[in-house]
Amino acid sequence: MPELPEVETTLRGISPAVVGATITGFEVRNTALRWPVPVGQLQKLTGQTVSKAERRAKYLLLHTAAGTILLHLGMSGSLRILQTGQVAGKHDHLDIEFDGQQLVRLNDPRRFGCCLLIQSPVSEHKLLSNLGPEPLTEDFNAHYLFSRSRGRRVTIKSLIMDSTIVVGVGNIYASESLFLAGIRPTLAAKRLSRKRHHLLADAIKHVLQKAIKAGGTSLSDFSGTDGKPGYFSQQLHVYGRSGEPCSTCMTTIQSKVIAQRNTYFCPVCQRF
DNA sequence: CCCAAGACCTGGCGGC
DNA sequence: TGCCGCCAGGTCTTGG
Repeated sequence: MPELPEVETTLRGISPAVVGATITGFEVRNTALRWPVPVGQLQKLTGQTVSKAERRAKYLLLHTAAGTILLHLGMSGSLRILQTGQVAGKHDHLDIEFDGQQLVRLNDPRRFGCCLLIQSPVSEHKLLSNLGPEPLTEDFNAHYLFSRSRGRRVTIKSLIMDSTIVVGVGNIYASESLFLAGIRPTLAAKRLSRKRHHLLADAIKHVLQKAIKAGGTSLSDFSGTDGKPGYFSQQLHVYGRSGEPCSTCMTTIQSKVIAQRNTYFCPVCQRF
């Protein structure tokens, strides 16, 4: 579920409920997420008010004067806003209660997500300190991408999925961006021309922006169904479409495993 | 430093 | 139906 657009949508969904609200408790039913949930540390935030909620890469950050809660949704996580007293279901691992009346509930079947507390400067935290720029900012552009691909033998697909290069490009949007830019995913990063870096940087921005709009629409009520990608799949050109005709040239879409992840492309539209 | 592969975990699906 | 193997939107960690 959580590609960058859904994390962004999640942020927008929880912000009205949590920013300015006071934490009145935590209920942790399962501490065994990707890293152990530090229950004792979190409890000390009780009584603190959330001053700001933001997204960095696919991390959600809830700031208080006494520390910052860092959440990640992994492959299968989601957050919901509920009234207190709602019975927890399977994989509802933890709640953060606000003002004694609402809670943010984390559900994550695969438990690749996490909930940690940061008390040092946030940008210096190990999980955040080596992250590349946000794709939708001006810091991420053709010139930057070109400079970071010099000497790199990895495929261009692996490069754009490397969070130290640029954050937020997951497996779906890597394939989609490369299709839009007309670039073969298997091409060595160092062999990409300047012109194609330009096309690629623009494609990444375009695809993510469009997806955020789609995600925002589909999840606007927020407690809605646990989202399968129904609303995305209409807009996907190549991802998950091997064997189907390319929407541009009707050639059969192919798939290939790159760095252990399935990758989709049109062999005609993406010649290089 | 760079790169590839392994690890974590559950659920849904197709095939027999 | 039931069981089995395979696959899945992430990313940190390890080993060469």
